[in-house]
Amino acid sequence: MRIGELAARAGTTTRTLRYYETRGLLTARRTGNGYRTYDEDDLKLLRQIRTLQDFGFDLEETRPFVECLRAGHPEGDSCPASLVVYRRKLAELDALIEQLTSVRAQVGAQLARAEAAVPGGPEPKCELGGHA
Amino acid sequence: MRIGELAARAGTTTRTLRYYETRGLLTARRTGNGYRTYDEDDLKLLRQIRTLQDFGFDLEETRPFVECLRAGHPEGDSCPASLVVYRRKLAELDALIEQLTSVRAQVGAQLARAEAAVPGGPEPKCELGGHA
DNA sequence: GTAAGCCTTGACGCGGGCGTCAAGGCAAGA
DNA sequence: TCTTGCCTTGACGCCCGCGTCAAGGCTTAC
Repeated sequence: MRIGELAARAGTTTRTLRYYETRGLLTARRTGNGYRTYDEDDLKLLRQIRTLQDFGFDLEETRPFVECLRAGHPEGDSCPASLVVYRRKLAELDALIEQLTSVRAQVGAQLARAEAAVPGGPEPKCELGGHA
Repeated sequence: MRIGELAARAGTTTRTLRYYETRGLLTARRTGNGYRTYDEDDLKLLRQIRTLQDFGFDLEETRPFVECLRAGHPEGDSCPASLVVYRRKLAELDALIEQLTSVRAQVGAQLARAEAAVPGGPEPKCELGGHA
């Protein structure tokens, strides 16, 4: 299949596929007239990339998965290098979630404090009877 | 005080302060030779901006706080417009945390599945002088 | 005098993942 | 033949919060 069809089947754009090619992911064969040609394996590979992207992996992080599939493995995460990326991502996610949770608490506290100080502000969902 | 001292006292750079000025936050008086001059109120204002930035607010979102301080209020969040930003940020944080938590679960599941399929994979955290 | 250390404006760079336009080639249908 | 619709490469734009030069002016110390 050609680039337009592949893009459509993967729910992305031709621009994106060409970009991946410049990055060394998703290489393409060429027909006589210079058109890129892809097969079902390329689609699978592309879907692997897109799934990871949706998870927030950046492109470089998808490379081990791509190489794993290229090496003939059944899944992109059938290789140790991919698992390393998974684990690192989990750690990053945990750290980020923790940080955001902390920020959320601080902003929430600021809001509560400020609402208590602004006359028309409190917008009470209940009687916040403090420990005063 | 001049820009270098203000930057140092706020733990930032002169470049950042000039950037804030182009954005309309943190305006400065000028001395005869064209140097920017700031006072303690400017420092307070700048610290307000920095605190919010640390929380992940983007610059535009700090504007209501800045204007609130400029209007003479004791705190940047002493105005309804600031509270609106707080509330919106809380909603964004909640949505983001929820999404990240979902992604974390999915990635964790993928890792577990892949580890079970890869022979040498599980990689138990033994021998690494852990918390055992 | 001159060197050091502050200040000024202007302008380009960066990172990431593309969007979007430009200018043109190839294939197929009416 | 001409139009339509795909394809090609190249290159600039965008977002955001600055970093990092460049080229020069002011002030103070020696």
